[in-house]
Amino acid sequence: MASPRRTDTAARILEVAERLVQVQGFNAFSYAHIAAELHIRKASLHHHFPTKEALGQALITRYHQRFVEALAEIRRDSDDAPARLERYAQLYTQVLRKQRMCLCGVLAADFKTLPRPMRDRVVGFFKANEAWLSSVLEEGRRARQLHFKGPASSTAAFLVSSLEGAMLVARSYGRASRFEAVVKKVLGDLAPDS
Amino acid sequence: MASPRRTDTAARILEVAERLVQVQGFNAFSYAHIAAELHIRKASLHHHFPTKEALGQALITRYHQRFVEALAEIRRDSDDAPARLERYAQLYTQVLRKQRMCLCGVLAADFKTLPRPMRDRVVGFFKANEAWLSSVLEEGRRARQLHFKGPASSTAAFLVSSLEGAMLVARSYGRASRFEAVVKKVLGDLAPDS
DNA sequence: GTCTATAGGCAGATAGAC
DNA sequence: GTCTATCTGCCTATAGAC
Repeated sequence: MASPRRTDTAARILEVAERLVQVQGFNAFSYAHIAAELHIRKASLHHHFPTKEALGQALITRYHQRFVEALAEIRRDSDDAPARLERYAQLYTQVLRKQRMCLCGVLAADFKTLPRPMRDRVVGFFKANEAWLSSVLEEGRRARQLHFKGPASSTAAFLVSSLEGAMLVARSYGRASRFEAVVKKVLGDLAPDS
Repeated sequence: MASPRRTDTAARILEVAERLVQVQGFNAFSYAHIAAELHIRKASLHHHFPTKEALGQALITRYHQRFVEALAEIRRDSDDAPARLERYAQLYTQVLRKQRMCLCGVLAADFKTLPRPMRDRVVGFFKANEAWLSSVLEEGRRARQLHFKGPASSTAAFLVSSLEGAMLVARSYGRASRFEAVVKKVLGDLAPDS
């Protein structure tokens, strides 16, 4: 390892900041909170991310990339559509279990207070999710594993909406089982037999 | 009118504050914003609502009451279940058309930063919605106008989740039609014939 | 019930030493 | 790359005059 942990600090900042945003929202967390957790000064944070907006953009980009990788992995590992949807929902469940919201779901609530570049990235995340879901849904329908009417994109939009909303409400109730019940119903309606 | 507008200022404060929270979230709006819009000083606001927390509680209570009244009106005016659900969804649509989120939906995103009394009221709002929906769903099923499996409360929880999520995402897209498409799908699945 | 004035704290951000 | 020190501005909230 020639240059070992050059970006190590930046990575740790993103890790902590991501959690803080997911739990508290973009406007409720601060550089001071991150600094306290990492035992460094606020000024040091600005060396890695000059503005809060820049940090916000980096957070979404990273979150998006990780999600895309997870979706690709699901495509590789699972070969039937119902299983793929099941694992897709599990990505959300894992987040909720940590008492967090989807990063972009929580940013959607803060949407009107976000600078344009962050807004565009939030919408980009949703679009990527819907594009992936659309192709999975279409394939599943062709294989007669999934049943739904109309364009796959409509059902994909419905799925993203419902899962984001179910997360939001379930976290307020403090019951992850609420989320899982919604998942069971939604996926059950798509694949009545599985 | 003997004592004409004694609570007039308080009402106007609530009106402005409600919109600000719905658009920006609880942590992004401030007494200064309200004061500027109403052309009074920040200090005057504290006479009506001593703390931001007190204002927050009043906002949810008022929102909840108005919603309950609207639900009672729907029950009176519509006599079949599909029509009632249709009008229920329209309550959300009216909010979204103003580029706002459901007050309690947006507070659910801020949930972990809210004081206990506000949290309880947010959950109380969701519970009231689900209770009303449960009875409408159950009646509709008995009358063979609606079709769904399992307890009505599960479908009610699903409906609240999906509508809240659809609002959240649709507002980010800036397309209210996205919300309406989800409503059409969800209600269509419940009442295939209507 | 509204005002002026102000307190005390935290926000995001910068300059410059080391 | 991290630090100390500091700036400016906004936040919620209070005291007390009118």
